[in-house]
Amino acid sequence: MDTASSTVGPAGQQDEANIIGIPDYVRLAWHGDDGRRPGPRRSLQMRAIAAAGVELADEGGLSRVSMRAVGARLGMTSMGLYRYVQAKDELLALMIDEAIGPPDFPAYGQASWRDRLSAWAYAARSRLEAHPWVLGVSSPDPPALPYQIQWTERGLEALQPTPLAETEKLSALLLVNVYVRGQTQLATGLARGVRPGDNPGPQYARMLMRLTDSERFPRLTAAMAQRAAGPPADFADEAFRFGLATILDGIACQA
Amino acid sequence: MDTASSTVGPAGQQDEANIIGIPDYVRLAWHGDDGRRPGPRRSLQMRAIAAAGVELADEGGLSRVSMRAVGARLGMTSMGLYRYVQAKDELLALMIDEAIGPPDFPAYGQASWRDRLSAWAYAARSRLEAHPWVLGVSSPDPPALPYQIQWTERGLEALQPTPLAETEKLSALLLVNVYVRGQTQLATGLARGVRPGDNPGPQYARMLMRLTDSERFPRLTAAMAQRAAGPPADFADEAFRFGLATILDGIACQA
DNA sequence: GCCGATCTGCGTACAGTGGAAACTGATATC
DNA sequence: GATATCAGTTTCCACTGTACGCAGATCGGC
Repeated sequence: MDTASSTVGPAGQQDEANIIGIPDYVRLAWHGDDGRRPGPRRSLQMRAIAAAGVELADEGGLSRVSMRAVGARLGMTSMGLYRYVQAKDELLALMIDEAIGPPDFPAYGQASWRDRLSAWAYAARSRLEAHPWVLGVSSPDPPALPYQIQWTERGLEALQPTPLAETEKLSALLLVNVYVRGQTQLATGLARGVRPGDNPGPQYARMLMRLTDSERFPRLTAAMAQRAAGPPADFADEAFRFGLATILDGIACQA
Repeated sequence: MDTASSTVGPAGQQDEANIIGIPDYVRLAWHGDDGRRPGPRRSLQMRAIAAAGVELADEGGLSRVSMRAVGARLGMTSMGLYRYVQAKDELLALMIDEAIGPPDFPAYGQASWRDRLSAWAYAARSRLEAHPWVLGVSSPDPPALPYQIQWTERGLEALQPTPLAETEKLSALLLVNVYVRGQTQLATGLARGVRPGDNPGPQYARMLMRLTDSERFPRLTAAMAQRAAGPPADFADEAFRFGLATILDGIACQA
């Protein structure tokens, strides 16, 4: 499996870019088809493909996203899509980017880097909650699509007042990012199979207490007992705040 | 889709446990089949099923894991597995638990909670690196299988010297856990398509610099420039250490 | 204004998938 | 021993991702 181009996209126009290994679908997503070349024009934009997939996933979950279904939404057969994308993985990557969308939360203004990064994290979480299936896709490549990069830029901007080195800012941002993803995934996982509005935390805790034995798992049972007691407010939100505060404090220590 | 039992497992022996919503495959994984009831005995242990799947995934990736293939390894047809598992998702969950395995790194002794948690994180990372496909699976349920619970217990044990509340210890551990997963996923993603032993960081950085324009993405280009300069040592390891230190410092602040 | 190269999207085809339904035979309780 | 119950098989189906070849559109060069 070579990540370099094979059949997709204008193969020879910018040889150098391709040698380095920019996948074709990534270049198409960024620059579109700047095609001065023989053959018919492309009839679709990458965004439209991604949007069609996102619609399907939003309606009926990831399992409804098939090449045929996406193609049909765009007036195409499944095989037509393979002129834009080398495999379904790449379609899913495009869908992730489209679902995340641009980072259009308010500008930071004069806020501290803590408040900035906090705003970034909450905005990211709300995007993930709006499209939970995103958490079930594992991208074939490291993030390189336009919106993802815009989010990264926005996150680095939040860390600007910080004396961290640039690579450290990246690491810190990655940390916030994976935390948001992980916490959201756990929260949505817990919430499945529970009456909406009901608190899933204690239920999960009770289940674990029934499975485990308090001699082999003393600390876990202690933790679960405390949690099964049932916090009054929304536990997920509180846990999210705690973890985020922890990360921010940690970043403050590095500065 | 009800998470409660339907056709799998001994339906009526412990009604109460089932009502709460312990999935059958989870109960089977913990307690095995304590079945005094009519009908033939089960011929397989959950561990054996999971191990067969793990072998397949280790050999040829997740795509080689099909119900038929796993069944064949066990001398069964695909449908036989459905007596143990309600859907392929559950098989994958079992495989994750089996791949992670028990937390068999050395006991903590008198180490500080920082060193303990650090050991926990590195051990977890090495497990994920040994079975990278685990990162491509999203579990259908929150973690509830034996090894995962053992890891959780071990992590809570690491945080014992800490004055955190029990739920806070859980949150802190979740934080470390999602970080390890996220960082490892990024590292293995970066390493794909690169000569083994080669440093993938600068390559990725160069690709992003070619895609982005330094006016729209000033901080990103700054970060990438610094990163493309090419750190001497293994960048992934250094980034892992930095992020982990950040988390630990943050936890220290909560205490 | 034409030619030949080159590309797009379509139709067809295929091996393989997860899973439903009905079945056979073994096994426990009564 | 009778009988209800369960394990695993067989058969089947709708559907998946995608390889291959084709018809027609569209360009640079003459």
